[in-house]
Amino acid sequence: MAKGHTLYARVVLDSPLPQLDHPFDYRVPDALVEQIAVGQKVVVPLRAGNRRCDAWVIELLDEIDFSGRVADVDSIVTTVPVLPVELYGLARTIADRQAGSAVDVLRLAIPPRYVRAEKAFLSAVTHDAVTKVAPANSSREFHLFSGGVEELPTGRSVPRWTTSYAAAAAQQMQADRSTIIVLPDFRDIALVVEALDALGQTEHVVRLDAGLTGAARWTNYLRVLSGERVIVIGNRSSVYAPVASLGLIMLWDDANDAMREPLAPYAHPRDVALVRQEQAQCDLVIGGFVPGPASARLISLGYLQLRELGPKRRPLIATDAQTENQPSTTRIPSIVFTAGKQAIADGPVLVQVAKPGYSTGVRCTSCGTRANCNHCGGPLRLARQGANPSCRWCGRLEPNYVCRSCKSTSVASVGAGSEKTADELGRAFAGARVVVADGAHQIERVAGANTLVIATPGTEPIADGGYAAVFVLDGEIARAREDMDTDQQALNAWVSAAALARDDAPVYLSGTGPVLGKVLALREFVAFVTSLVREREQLGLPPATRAAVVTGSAQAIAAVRTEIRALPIRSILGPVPSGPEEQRLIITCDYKHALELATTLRALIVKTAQAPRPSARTQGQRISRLNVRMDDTWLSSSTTGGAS
DNA sequence: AGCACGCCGACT
DNA sequence: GTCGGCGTGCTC
Repeated sequence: MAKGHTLYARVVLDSPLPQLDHPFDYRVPDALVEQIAVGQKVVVPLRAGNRRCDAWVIELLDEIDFSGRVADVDSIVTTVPVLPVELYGLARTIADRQAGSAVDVLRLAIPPRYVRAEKAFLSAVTHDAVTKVAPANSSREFHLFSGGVEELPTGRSVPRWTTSYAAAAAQQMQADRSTIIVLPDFRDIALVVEALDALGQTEHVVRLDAGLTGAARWTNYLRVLSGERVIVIGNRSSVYAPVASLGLIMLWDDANDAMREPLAPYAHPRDVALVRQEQAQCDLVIGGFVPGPASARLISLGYLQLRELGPKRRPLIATDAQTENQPSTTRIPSIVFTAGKQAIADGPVLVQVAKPGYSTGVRCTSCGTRANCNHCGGPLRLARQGANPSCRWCGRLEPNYVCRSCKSTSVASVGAGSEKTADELGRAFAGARVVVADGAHQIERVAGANTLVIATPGTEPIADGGYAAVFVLDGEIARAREDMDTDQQALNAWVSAAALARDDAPVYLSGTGPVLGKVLALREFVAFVTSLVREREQLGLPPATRAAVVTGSAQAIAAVRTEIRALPIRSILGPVPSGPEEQRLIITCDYKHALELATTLRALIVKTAQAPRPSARTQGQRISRLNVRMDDTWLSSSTTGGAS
C-alpha cells in the first residue's frame, strides 16, 4: 500500500456471540501496513479498548463508510493467511443457510493452531508460486456402486468403490487439480488411503481427520493452504478444506449417521459440498450402494446425474419374501447351512447379524417379564454365554436379578446376538475358524477358506478376494427401528454387507419382508428411495422440504410464532415441551423460501441474545433462550435419543 | 460476554 | 444535593 493512504482491515470477530457475527472495520496502524494480509488472524480492541478479541482479516480497504470512531488493529497473531477469502465466503453462505454464525463454521473448518508445528512447517517448506488452473467441468453425479472388492498389487483387497474414488483423485492430480474426499468413518479413510497408495498417490494424500494429533492436523492444514495440489481425505469437516485449484469433491454414503454434523450450525457435509460445488464450479460426486433420501431427491430433480458403476452381480435373494406373515421359528434359515457349507470350502463366509453380544434380552422364566436394569431401567442382556445379565445402556452387571412382578430369580435369554450366532453356527460348521467382529472386537480383514465371520452392520471385515457367500440374518430387527429413514438404512446396511462378496458369490437375506425383498432382488434402490421421498412430499417433510427445529423458552418460542406468521412456510408442528421450561417447534418450508426463514430466525436469535439477562431482582425467571437447527435429519432416532 | 451509560432510592 | 444500585444497549 502506498504511504499517505490510510489502510483499513475488515475483520470477522472470533466470538460466539450471534450479535457480533458481521464485519467490523479497523484502521491498520503504520507499523502493520507492510505485513497485514487477508486471511491472517489478528487481535483487535472491542469497545473502549480494554477488551481484546481475535479476528480474521477478510478484506483490506482504502476507505470505509463507518461513521463511528474507528479503532486500530492491535497486532497480528499469525502471518499465515489461515482463512482464504473463498473459505470465508463458503462459511458465510453456510451460516446464512443454517441460521447460524460464520464463526461456528470456521471453528469446524480451521483446526486449532499449534505454534510449534507451524514454525517447523514454515521453516521446512519452500513456497511455490501458486498458479491458477482452469476449473473442472462443474459436473454433479451420484455414483451408484454394485459392490465387490478389488485386489491391490499388495495382495490385499479393498472395496471396489475405494479404487474408483482413488482413480478419480489421481486423474484430478494429473490435471493439476486438488480433490477432497469426505468419508463417514476411519475404516473408510484407511481403505481409500490404501487404494491411493496403490496408485502411487501417497505423497499427495493429506489427511485432515480427527484421528491425527492436533499438531499433525495443523501441519496438514498449513500444507493444504500452501497452494500445493493435494488429495485431502477426512471426515465431514474436511469438506471445507481450502485446497488450491479444487477440481473434485467426493462424498461416500452421505446418509450415514456419522456424516451428520452435531455441532452448530449443524450443516451436513453433503449440503456444504453442494454449495461449494456451485461456488468453486468443481466436480461433485456422491457415492453409495443405496442413495440416501436427500441424494434420491437430487437425482429425481436431475440435479445429480445418476451413474451406475461396477459389474453386474449375482441377485440378492430374500429367503423369506413369501412368508412375511408366518415368521419362522428358526432364526437361521436352512440355506445358511446348505449354501454356506458349500461356499466355505471356497473362501470366507460372512454372516451379518443385527446385534452384538450373546442374547439381546433377558426374560423372567416364570412370568415372562422383560428384565430391566435396576439402576437406569435399560434392557438387560447376556454379553456372552453363561455371563451374568448386564445392562445394554449403562453396562452395570445384575448378577442377582429378582423379577419385579413375581420375585423369581430365574431368567432366560431371548434373542440372539453375534456371540450366540457364532456358537450355533460354529457347531454346524465343524472345522471352520469362527471370527466374531462387532463394536467390541474390530477386525479389519480376513482371508482363506473355512473362515466363518459373524459381524454386526458396519463392522464387517474385508475378505481378501471377497466373501464366497454372504448371509444377512435378523432383517426384521433392522426394519423395526422407529425412524423415518429405517427402510433406506436397513437396505444400506444389508447391501453394504453383500458388497463385500465376490461378484459371483451368493447373497441371502432373511427377515427383509416382501417389499424390501423385491427391491433387493431387482436392485431397484434408486426407484425405491425416490418413492420414499415422494411420500415425504405428500407429508411436507424433509428432505422434500426444509425444516427448522426451534427450541427455547416459552417466550422465545412465542416470539418465533409471531414473527413467522407472515412467512411462506409449509407447516408448523408444535410447540411441544422438550425439556425443563423448554419448548420445541418444527417449521417446514419449501427450499426456495428456506433462506427467508433462516434470516428471520437468525434475527430472532440475535434479538434473544440481546434480551434482558437474569438479574438479582428477576432471578426466578428463566433466561430467554433460542436454538435453531436447520437440517433434514431431525426425524431420525439418533437425534431424538433412541438407544440401540 | 463484558462494559459503559443512565435513571431512581438511601446517604453524608 | 450525590453515590451507586442494576436494567439496557452496544461493541468498528
